Amino acid sequence: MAAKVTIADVARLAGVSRQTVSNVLNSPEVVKEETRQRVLAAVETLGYRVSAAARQMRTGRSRLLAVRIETTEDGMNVFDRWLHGLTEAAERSGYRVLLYTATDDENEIDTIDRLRGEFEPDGYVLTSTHHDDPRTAWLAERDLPFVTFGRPWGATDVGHPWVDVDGAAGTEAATRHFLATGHRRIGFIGWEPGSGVGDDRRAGWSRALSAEGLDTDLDLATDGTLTQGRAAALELTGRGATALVCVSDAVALGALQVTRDVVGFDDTPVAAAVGLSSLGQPLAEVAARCVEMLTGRLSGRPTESHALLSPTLVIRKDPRS
Amino acid sequence: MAAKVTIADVARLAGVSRQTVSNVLNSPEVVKEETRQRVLAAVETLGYRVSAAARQMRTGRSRLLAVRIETTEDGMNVFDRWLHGLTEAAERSGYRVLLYTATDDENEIDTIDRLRGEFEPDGYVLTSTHHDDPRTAWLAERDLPFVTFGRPWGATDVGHPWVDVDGAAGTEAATRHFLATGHRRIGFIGWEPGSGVGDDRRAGWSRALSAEGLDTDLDLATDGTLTQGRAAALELTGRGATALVCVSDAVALGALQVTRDVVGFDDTPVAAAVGLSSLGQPLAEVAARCVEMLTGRLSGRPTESHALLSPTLVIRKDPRS
DNA sequence: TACATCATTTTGATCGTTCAAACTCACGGA
DNA sequence: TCCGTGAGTTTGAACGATCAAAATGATGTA
Repeated sequence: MAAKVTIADVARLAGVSRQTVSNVLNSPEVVKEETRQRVLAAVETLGYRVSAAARQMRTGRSRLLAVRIETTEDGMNVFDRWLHGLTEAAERSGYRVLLYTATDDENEIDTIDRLRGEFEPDGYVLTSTHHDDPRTAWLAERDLPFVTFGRPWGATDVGHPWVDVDGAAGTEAATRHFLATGHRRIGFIGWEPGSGVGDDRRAGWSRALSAEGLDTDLDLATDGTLTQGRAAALELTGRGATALVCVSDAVALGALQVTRDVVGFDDTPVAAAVGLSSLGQPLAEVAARCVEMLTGRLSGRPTESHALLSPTLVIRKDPRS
Repeated sequence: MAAKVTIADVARLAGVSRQTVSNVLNSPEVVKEETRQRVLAAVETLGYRVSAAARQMRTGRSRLLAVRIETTEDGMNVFDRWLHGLTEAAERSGYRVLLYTATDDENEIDTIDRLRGEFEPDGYVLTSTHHDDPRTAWLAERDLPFVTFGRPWGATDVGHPWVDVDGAAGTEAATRHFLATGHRRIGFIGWEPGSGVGDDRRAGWSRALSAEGLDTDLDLATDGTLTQGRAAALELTGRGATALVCVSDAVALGALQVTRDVVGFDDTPVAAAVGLSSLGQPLAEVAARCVEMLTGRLSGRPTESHALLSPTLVIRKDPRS
């Protein structure tokens, strides 16, 4: 039923050669206007669509961007919203998103290597960059086009394009918000030192306090769970804290059981649901910039080397009041 | 650098013809064992990977499954976990997942039509089936292989394979749980009648009460928001309800502000975080069955026509106690 | 010895597109 | 008249794989 419509069918109907049809679609400027119209009409009539496989065979370009779909331990993350934005942005640029899974960095590299031979994605988008990330170096060595959501942490910068959200600016804004509303003893509930993201978020809180000449002693590290978040909040309030800035919504949720003056990070659905104030990441824009940088590089367009976007502080009131 | 390794390179190194290499990879049983070993060694040495585009050109099969990535209004859904499971299951069967976005049914049909001409996915996985769903009929008319996560609701059944979770069985189990712990006035907070999923979940609650000869008058419809969930809970408890079965975690979260004896649906991260009891869907298994049915049909293997899986009741205690 | 049989391997064609080069033809200048 | 120029179009080849059919060669049988 309905055999595949090829470029030859269009050419026949329009009374031109295959190449002219190809030109109408790829380099319209070299074709006479009248011919162009005739070909486009034929394309429309037959419902012709260029075969991605055949095009890829000839040009070597797949119009595919590969992205790893992350596993979410506690589900309180923002990956899905970002992925949706990425898919949309990719579509606007004529690309499609191809998913893959991986268990760790090495496994991801293996998968990318396999993907590279089979589907030949034009580009890769990595997420969750971290210290000593082996993936960026591997990709850079092979000259594979990629962009990361997450800046290069530590000494592993290979000069690749990246997009990230300014965590420090966010926690600094949150801390200033508390300062402005009269708080003086503001604590921070973070992760164990060593994670780029966590240290960055701590830095913003610390910076805001130091600027006011205040002490930064109300600082606790946790494993990121709600339970430890609550415990940390209990201890910090015990030590005099009246407000808490948190590294994530998960720990903030725990802290919320201790005091209302808490700000989380990521503005996850959980935060919205329970009325937790939080720092929201501009995920759609992050995704759009990722695609822009990647496709820009793919088409030889000059692009910025990176983008650092600001989170937005969302203040919520207790829904029970 | 590192020009593409083709089947011809492998053939040359192994001292055989292209076709023999192809046979080793696709029909190993026709090749002599000794030759097979030699070819496999050459494949290994050169790091050969079959080109998906070239294979597709010849065979017409892309090894791609297309899936729409949903937008999440309140973010309290399970799509991302299901998608991860789907990607994993697809990989195990030698398929990759290609994403696309759509704004509504018609737009999705357009996109599928475009995709069909360009990337020629071997199959489609639809989610969120509903009454008068135009998508299934459209796909069935064109004989495109697909499976849905969600049964055919209403009269639009075109006899396609589907996988779904037995919502009624879930709410029935939740209701029985409350009955077993002594409750007699158990309410239901649902959605407006008309949605297949919502009506199904209401039916399970109703069935459990009727089996005990109890009245099913404690039944309210909402728009699905936390706010209306809370309002409904207030009214139902006012009318004597001591326990509430809810159509979703979102409304359950609202109800939780009124009473502890609440069960939600979907077991979202929010539920886990706030200690809300809920009905969890076996998403990984749903995803695996979707892939199994679809790839089974694609390879001519006989497959079941559908699968109805049971949710699991997760009872949680108040984390604050 | 001649021939049919079978297992194994090879050859040639093909999928649909685009690249590179060649062709056509109207036009203008010498 | 002849030729160069350039806009517009066409032709042939190639991308890398697999299908279908043909070739090869060892084995058994009449």
